[in-house]
Amino acid sequence: MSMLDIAQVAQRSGLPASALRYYEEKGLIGSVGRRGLRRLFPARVLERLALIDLGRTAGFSLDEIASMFAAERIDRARLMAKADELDRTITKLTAMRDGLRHAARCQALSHMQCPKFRRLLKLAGKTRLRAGRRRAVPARARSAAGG
Amino acid sequence: MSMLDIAQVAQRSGLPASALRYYEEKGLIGSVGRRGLRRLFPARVLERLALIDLGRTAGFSLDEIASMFAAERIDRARLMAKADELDRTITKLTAMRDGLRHAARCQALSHMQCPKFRRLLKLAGKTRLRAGRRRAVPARARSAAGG
DNA sequence: CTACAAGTTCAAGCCGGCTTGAGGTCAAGC
DNA sequence: GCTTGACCTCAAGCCGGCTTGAACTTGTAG
Repeated sequence: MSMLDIAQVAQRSGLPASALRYYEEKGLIGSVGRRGLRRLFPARVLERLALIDLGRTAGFSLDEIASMFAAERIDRARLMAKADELDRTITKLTAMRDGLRHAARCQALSHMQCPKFRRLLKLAGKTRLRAGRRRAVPARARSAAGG
Repeated sequence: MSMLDIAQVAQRSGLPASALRYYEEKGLIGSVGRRGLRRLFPARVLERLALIDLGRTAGFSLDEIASMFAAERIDRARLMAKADELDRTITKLTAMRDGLRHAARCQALSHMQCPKFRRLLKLAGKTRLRAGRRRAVPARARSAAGG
């Protein structure tokens, strides 16, 4: 089994060494011992990294990925849920893309005068694509607003 | 022209007052004067906020949006570029979604043994969906890697 | 044996987009 | 006129995912 030092892993994976150390610290990858101080990674780590990259691309956080690895078996329900989430994202992005293309071509003096653009605005308003840190309205304002 | 105080804008837009102040500070929205200390927003600010939300959903940063507002006219080339970017994103996410669904159903003991899954891995490896802060390999490592 | 590049640790910093907290002001209702 | 609480400002903090810097150790080439 060939062992790789961190520079080799960095080169082959395209990730900087700092990221690899960070991943190790998080428990996402493991080195199989050291030569002196230096980490030695098994060749398989590259597969792991690809898997991590896949998870990230699909929208999982590093912590989520770590917990899936820890579980050893893949949580199928979670994958399905993420797939559904991607589905919704795709739907919205598609509408956005079409809307953008339209806006770029539309001759209406103000985009506000264009019905298509207004529809797009409404769509955007309904979506919550961007990570869920929005609390809509802070608690006290909301009670004042009456729901 | 009806004037709205910040709580009303917050309520109608779904954004917390803190975010509205932040947007104002960034030059994204403007209040039309004050009553005492308190900001007064024109009703049109809601339209602006919808526009901002649209831009964010499409993937523009607040600064980008601000500069588009500052330009007063919409930069059609930029919209097109963003649409193209969305297109690529959509393509990848679609593949991801399909891959996830497959993985969730696939019976291969290890996903690594499933050809579809391996293709998905490769796809993920090629994508750069996640914001571009990756520098692949730090400069000195890259020169060692010889390009 | 020595020099040195490449590794190491740990703490702190950065980015974007807000949120939170402390401490202050002021319009409106009693 | 006094209270109250919604607003204000400013500075600092938070999140995730790393990056960066300082100070240190070590394998390896010469």
